[in-house]
Amino acid sequence: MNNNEFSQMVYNLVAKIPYGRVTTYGLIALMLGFPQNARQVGQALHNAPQYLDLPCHRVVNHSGKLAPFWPEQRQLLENEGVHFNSFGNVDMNVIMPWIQQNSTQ
DNA sequence: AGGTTGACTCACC
DNA sequence: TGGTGAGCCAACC
Repeated sequence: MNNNEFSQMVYNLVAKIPYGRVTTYGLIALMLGFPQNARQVGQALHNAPQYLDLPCHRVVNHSGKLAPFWPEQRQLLENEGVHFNSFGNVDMNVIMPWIQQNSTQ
């Protein structure tokens, strides 16, 4: 288990986020079995190569705040029908583990 | 080796 | 709701 594999797992999981659904770094880390590595999830996404076409705009922090340095992220999510509250954060009701309903595959 | 930083999270207040 | 401090772990001087 090296760091490259961890990133690989992150990419694999992020790629499965359904349209219009949002999750958090900590949740991803949790599903991967590394609840302490939420920050590494962020780093992995930060370093994610663009050719992977990851929907990393669907990943926010636990308070629903979007990634810094990336103003367009909000617009991308709104295009998918993700509801934002008056604080400019993602509504918490779309932040949840979606792995269950995906498990048929 | 030691200090700082960060696309994080939680407990407290 | 929001600020702060403390854990946390990997990356970068």
